[in-house]
Amino acid sequence: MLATEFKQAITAADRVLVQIRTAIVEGDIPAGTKISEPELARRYDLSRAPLREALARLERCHLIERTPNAGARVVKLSIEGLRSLYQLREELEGLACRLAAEHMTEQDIAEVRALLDQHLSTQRVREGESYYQEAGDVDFHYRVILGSKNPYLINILSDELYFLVRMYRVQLGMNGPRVSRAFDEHKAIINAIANRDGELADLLMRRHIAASRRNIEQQLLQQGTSHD
Amino acid sequence: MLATEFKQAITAADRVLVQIRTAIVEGDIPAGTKISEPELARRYDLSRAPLREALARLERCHLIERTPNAGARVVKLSIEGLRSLYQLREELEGLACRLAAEHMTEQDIAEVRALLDQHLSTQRVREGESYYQEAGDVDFHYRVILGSKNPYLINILSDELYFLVRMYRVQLGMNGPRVSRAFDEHKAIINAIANRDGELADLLMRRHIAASRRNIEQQLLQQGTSHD
DNA sequence: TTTTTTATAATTGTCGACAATCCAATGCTT
DNA sequence: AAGCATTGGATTGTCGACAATTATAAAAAA
Repeated sequence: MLATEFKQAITAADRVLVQIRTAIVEGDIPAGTKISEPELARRYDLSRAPLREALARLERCHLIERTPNAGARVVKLSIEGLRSLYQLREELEGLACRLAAEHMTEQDIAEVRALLDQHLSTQRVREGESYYQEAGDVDFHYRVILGSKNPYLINILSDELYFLVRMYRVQLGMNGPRVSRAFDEHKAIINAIANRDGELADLLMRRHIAASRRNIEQQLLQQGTSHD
Repeated sequence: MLATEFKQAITAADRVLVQIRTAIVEGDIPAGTKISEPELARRYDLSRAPLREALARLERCHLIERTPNAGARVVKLSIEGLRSLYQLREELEGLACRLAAEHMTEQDIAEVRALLDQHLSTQRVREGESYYQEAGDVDFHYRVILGSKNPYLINILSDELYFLVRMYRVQLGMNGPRVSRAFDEHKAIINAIANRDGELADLLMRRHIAASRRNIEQQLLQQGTSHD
């Protein structure tokens, strides 16, 4: 066996977790839907045991809300929820930036820069397709988070909060000039990290996230007032 | 039915979760122990289904570490772990203080002050018994965290990080003059919150937590060098 | 008509058994 | 004797069925 391939057994619970998770994030299972264990078990063709394991993890990342003996519902997107979530995100990713400026190696930084260049080229090709921007943005933030080298911080941000963040972004979308500006902001952040200026990276990251929040907030307000 | 009593069915998984969790935090199940599902099922006299649910939640609050198809182990306490954990705690509870200064009602604040007075009297009676100090401290921090009124922040701190924090504190203990100083620091923090001075409350809380960390660090170092 | 009660149905929580996977010890080959 | 394949034991993952609880809706009483 090669040294590169870790033998982590992919279990049925893992598979169905990924399936349901993306279904919720992408909106295939609409927000607010009641979750029925027997129905999902039939739909994904497995027993309830691994399904419940998957549901437990979905609850962990705030994509569903469970009440004992009463079932689970897909979380609803709201302005208050968005603000609470992004309040935390600003703080945590700001911290991640300060730590990344301290702990990232030169090679780590070089890799992120290569990543950004790659994003730029693919974005020029696929102009306007927001999905690639979405994936690229997540990827950039993920790298910085890993760069903090704090396992608890990494766990909270990438395993718990980020799927909900993606849900807001996918369902309410990035639009307008933000898509193109994000690249420059990413560049500025990695530059600050490369200069080992944690405070600046922190500040830039907070502004970056705050701008993103305002963008989604507007979408939420427009959507809320238009057809209701 | 009265309006005060929420009908949340206590399930078997909840019970065994509390039992095992306290057993780990108090050290009855030593750090680093291999977890055997059949053994624990016999010991707590229930099936493996609710036990696995409990283990999943224990993993969530970082008290055990699982690898698929290979079982789970109780987490080991280490200096690096402590630093990573408290780094996050400083940041998050600092944020909690800023938000609490903004969102706590006058009544909330009055209740916390009553709590502190109560702690002071019980501490005078039970001088030296660190357990009460431990419980009182947790209680104080818990109140401030709730005062932030940010559900995600509350969840992360009180449901995920705090049991591990307690494990460090219970197993490595509070000692010396810190026990008595903590009261004054708590007082200062709630005063700052009452004055709606979030920045000061933030600063004081960070110092408070940093002091606690240094205290536990020393215990860890002494223990590590003495009998090894 | 409104409220309370009751019974039915569906859902969740739990159980014991089976299947798949991994760890350790043993025996075989070089 | 050292390294590697193999087998045995134990553990985890999964399944289908049962028990307990809750929500729904119909029926009875105010």
